[in-house]
Amino acid sequence: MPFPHLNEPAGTLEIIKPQMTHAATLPCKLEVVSTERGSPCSVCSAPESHLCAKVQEKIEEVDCLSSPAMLESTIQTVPSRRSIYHPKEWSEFIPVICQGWAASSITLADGRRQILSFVLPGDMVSTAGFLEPMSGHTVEAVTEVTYRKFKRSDLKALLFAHPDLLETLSRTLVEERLEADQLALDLGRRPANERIARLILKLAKRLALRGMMNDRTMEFPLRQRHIADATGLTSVHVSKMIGEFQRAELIEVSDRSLTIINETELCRIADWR
Amino acid sequence: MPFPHLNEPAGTLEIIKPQMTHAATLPCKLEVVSTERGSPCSVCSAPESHLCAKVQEKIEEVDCLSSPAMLESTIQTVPSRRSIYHPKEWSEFIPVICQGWAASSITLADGRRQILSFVLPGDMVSTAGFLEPMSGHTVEAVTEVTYRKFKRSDLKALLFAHPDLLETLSRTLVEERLEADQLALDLGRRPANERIARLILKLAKRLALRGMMNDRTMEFPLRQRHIADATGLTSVHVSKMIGEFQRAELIEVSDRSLTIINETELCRIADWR
DNA sequence: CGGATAGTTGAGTTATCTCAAATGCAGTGG
DNA sequence: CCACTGCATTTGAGATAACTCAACTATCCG
Repeated sequence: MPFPHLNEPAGTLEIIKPQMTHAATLPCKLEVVSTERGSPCSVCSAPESHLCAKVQEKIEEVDCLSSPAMLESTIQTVPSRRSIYHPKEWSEFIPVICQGWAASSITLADGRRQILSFVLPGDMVSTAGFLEPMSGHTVEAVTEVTYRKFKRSDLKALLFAHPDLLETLSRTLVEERLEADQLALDLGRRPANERIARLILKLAKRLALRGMMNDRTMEFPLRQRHIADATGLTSVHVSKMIGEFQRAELIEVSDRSLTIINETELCRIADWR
Repeated sequence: MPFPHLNEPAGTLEIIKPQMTHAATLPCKLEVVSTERGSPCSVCSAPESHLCAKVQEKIEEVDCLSSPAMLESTIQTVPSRRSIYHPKEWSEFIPVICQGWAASSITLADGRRQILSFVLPGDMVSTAGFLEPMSGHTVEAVTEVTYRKFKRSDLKALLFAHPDLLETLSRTLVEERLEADQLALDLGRRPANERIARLILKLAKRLALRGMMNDRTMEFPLRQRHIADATGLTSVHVSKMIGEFQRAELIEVSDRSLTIINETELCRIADWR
């Protein structure tokens, strides 16, 4: 039992039921991290092309027009290592990450675990779980995570009422599918150093999109076991590889942040593009 | 250049432009393999829940009503090892497999290759390629393959005109996404024998759905290099594993067909369910 | 302070790979 | 019909990437 306090009763969590009004007044009880990209949710810094943003737009639109109570949402904050979306749990909610990092994974009975993707601010937790709850997948907070829960039934209603949203959903699904295919390629056909280098570069790229890169430096809250579970390796081996990368002055890791020092060489190792 | 005659001019291929009328008279110039499941395409034996079947229904419906020339399709047959859907090719067509097996894969510049899925009769070649052509993926015939090409633009029009189809597409995408996730788990976290056993069981299950299992026996056209590329192993190692499976009397392979002898044990090895 | 969680490092093991050789089969061209 | 070439499969020997185990240290948290 590695995590004895999973799924603690909601009583210990901070819950708000925002009354839907307008972007500027969205009741996020949190500091604004970044609004520069014009993202409709004042909390998160997702690119506006995201499904998240589109849904948000639509919510506002619908809200302004007619059905003010249509989409309730709840904001929660959970500490790191807590599960957000648990397998057995029959979940009627769809979480969207506002702040922090999470990891979506499958765990087998014997403890083997594969992280399928990291979920960053603005990402919907498992687009694939939109229509039906996804059994077998777990989403776990890597850092402290603030997220927003929408009722699945509400979202579905919204979705089917607006075919263009359904199209956006399809596009997102396709995108994620292509990502999943790349992951399979990485796991099936690439050696350890390549996998790790690619993971780092992919994260850097995604963070850059969100304005979360500081030149070559990013917040890097992943533990080595996260990297291991994402790359299909053991954490011991990850440690050795990261050590090598640092000794070769490709990257520098310290104090939960990672700097890419020699991008060219890192890309070469990663067989990037 | 392993396949010097890829993308042969269409002149050498058998092309039909069926005038859309009714299921019974669908102009498939091919023997009927199986119609018992009521599948609308008289050629293939896909379960009727498939997107393929739904689209087909809709085509007929639409056709009966108004726009007879709306969806043209072309039937082609290619020999084994020929590519159906080539990466660089700007493909405006969506193929649907009528007969035979194909493999959808990604190939890297240095020749490493990962097969993402096998495409069986009734499967649309890459649902994910519905909206936009998928660059980077190749679909290659394993056996001789007969397929039907729809114009992407036509299909898209049909899709957006019928939101229920869009929903079916979404569901198919989700399903395939879950498959892709399982593949990542297999490749990242399971040993060779487990991967191979799972591949065999998965294929058996899919074939059974199509009525293509003969008790415990199935046609098995895969070469060991297909299995290797699908499981992230080398064909040498696959050979050894399959050899072990046979010596342990779990399966029997001969003459392009495979029989599951000890299903219980095979499931145990595969960590099935 | 004690107890969990992380990270590092070394030694030895093993699953899988690479290379190579031998065989069989299918297709091709002469 | 036969030689020939290319592909698939099997098998063995040896190499190696990644794993397991274990010990040690550092860090964080109550």
